[in-house]
Amino acid sequence: MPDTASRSPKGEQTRQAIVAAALGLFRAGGYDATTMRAIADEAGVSLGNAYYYFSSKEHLVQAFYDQVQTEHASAARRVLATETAFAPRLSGLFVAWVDVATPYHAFAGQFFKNAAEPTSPLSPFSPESAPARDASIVLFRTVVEGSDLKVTPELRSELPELLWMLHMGVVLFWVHDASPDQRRTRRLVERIVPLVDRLARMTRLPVVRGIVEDLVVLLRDLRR
Amino acid sequence: MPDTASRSPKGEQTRQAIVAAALGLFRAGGYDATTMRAIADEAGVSLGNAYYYFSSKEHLVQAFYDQVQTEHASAARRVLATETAFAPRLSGLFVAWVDVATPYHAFAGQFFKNAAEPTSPLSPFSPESAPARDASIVLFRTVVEGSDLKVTPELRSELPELLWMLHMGVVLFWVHDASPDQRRTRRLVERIVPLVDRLARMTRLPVVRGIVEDLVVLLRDLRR
DNA sequence: GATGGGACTTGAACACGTTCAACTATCCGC
DNA sequence: GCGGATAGTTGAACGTGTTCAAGTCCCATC
Repeated sequence: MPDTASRSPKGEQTRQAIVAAALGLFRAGGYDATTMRAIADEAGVSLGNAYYYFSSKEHLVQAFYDQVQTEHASAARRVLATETAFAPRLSGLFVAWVDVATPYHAFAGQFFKNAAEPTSPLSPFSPESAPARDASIVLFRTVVEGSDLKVTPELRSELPELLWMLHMGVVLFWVHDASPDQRRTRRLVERIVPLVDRLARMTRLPVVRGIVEDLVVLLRDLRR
Repeated sequence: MPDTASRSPKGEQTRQAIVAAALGLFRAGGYDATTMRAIADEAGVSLGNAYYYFSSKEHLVQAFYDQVQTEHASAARRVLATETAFAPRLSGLFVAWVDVATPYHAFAGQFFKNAAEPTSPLSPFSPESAPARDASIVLFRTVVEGSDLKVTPELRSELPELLWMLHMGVVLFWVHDASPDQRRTRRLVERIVPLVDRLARMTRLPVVRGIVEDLVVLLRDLRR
């Protein structure tokens, strides 16, 4: 079952037809209302054949994930190439994600529950999501390392993952955000970034530094 | 269809039999593996009858919610009656929740997705959950107000909701925690509470105070 | 004690995601 | 070109959550 590997020419063609059919139907009618039979029909393959390429309906959503991640990465590169200060770099990353994801907001809410299940491959914490997760964390590492931000070395190494967690929080907020064009999410981003910026710069102050060190130790301890 | 209302004697008896059967089977075999047919059999009613009382399998989960919340509230009252310092009060609340929820960990993750869906009434952010949410926030308010903690007035009024959000974070961690007896969650709690304690007391320092005020303003702005 | 209506109960039927044994196409070594 | 393995393909069948038309029971009203 070649789920993400083994790209022989013939199969790849069918695979992409299924992905195209699925994304089209998802976007048109939502996740739940789109049946695997409809996807197979639309792609011109049999039901069983769709399962040969994607071992579940959820696995089809991984294609959507990859697409958003890829688009975000390229949009992020444009921002990171021009900005040098920490705050605009971070803000740029957040805003770029919202821009990329906005067209899918309605559809995202419907299958978000599947991503929230700990055992689901769609969970951002799952092993299957590790590549996308790591790629995302790399973006935040670039935000930190390419900027003028001065923090302690220990925090500097943990900051990318912390920022990714904040990003997950923004995503959670976005999914629940029913305001037009997700304006509340945009407002959250534009106002939380300066806070993070100030907070990060504050971590070198003697009074704050101790607590940050403890936090870093806790993070490292929980990770193993 | 008397889902949560209309408690005439006859129906209530059947209703409780179904809840008891469901919780027992959920706990024994997990959420997904427990079929509605098995629940109906165990309760001694027909399949259709189970649906007369609970319009979906998800709605049966509300019974679990109510039970955990009730148990947590009473366990919390015991802790809050004996402790006066902020840190042990907060820690007590967190630990009490983990204690209450631990027996259900295996299958809690399986239906956690229901709570994560933005449109679901089971979401902790939904209007339907407002009573349970408010009841929980009240517990955290009691933690703050019954303690020796000194913070600025603005933060003091927002702190209960902030602590509730932290609690949601702990719950999220717990759901994803596969370690035996959820030891990692317990370690997280026991080590993050002192950090929160120090952080809260630090908010009166001039350098930190400004950022806290901005955070409070942001919270209030996003809420409306 | 009939009767009407609401509360309650039933199991067959439906649509869905998923599985699987069987089948066909393709390609590689000889 | 032959044989066999690997890749690709099929649709019927299964178990599930859910719906529904058709009942049965209860009891207030007359």
